[in-house]
Amino acid sequence: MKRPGRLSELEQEVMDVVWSRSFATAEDCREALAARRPMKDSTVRTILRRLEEKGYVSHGLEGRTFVYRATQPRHNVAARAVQGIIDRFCEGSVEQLLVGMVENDVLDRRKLRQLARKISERKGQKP
Amino acid sequence: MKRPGRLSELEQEVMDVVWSRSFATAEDCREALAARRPMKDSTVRTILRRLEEKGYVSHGLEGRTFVYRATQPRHNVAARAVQGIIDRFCEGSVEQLLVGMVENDVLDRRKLRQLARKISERKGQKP
DNA sequence: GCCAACTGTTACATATTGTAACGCTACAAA
DNA sequence: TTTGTAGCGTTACAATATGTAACAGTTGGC
Repeated sequence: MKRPGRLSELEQEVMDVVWSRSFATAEDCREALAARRPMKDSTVRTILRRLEEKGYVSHGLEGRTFVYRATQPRHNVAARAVQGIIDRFCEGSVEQLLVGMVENDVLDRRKLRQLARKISERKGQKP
Repeated sequence: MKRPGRLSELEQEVMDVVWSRSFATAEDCREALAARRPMKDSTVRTILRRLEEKGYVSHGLEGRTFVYRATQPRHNVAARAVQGIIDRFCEGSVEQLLVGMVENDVLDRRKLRQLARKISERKGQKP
């Protein structure tokens, strides 16, 4: 992983394909996006290569074909992105972020409590 | 606001100055960042102009001098950024995000419950 | 009238992103 | 074994975005 950089619009779309099926070839991605966004296969392969440089995917061989897999599940990436936001905008305070989310109707108080209960009850995944 | 685009590293730093003091001139920003990051005043003004194009600040006149103010408090920007993450990475589900945050130690279960209680009790700001 | 302080305009080097062509290699069909 | 072709490696290039700034124009104050 050279640069942990952000995902561009297009990179995001390709990642979505990879995530949505746990593994994918360049051709899989091309086909999946073909309707909304037609691309040559070399284009897709370039994107995948860049995603690999950024550490979002890695590849293995299936015969002679590159098979890409996400190195991190979506949620981890999301969580780290949020961590970045917390650091940059909220002086490192999760509380400030949650308050902001409530104030901006990203999340309402009731829902927040519900989820908090639900999540804290369903504990024990991590030994 | 032409492009709602993301903030670059430098733009972020300038925004931090504006946010930290509720209003600021180009010279204020230059001085505030001078130690870590020396810039010519025209550079800072360019950044501020771009921030205005992106809708993060607006300016008024104080005599002949531009005075910039953030159009949105930090928390709103943070909240909207998180909303973007939820849309892009979590299929629109806040729950998925929170779960991811817990699993990635961005937030622990106990803390989540505490904050949920705290925030939901302190209700009523919004009439 | 002239200076200092500001703004407006324009420029340009880098970096990132979007898009792709071309060439090479190895398996597969004929 | 020749050759088509699927699939990779390499390289290129235009469009944006970002970082950095010079220079010209305007005006309030001395």
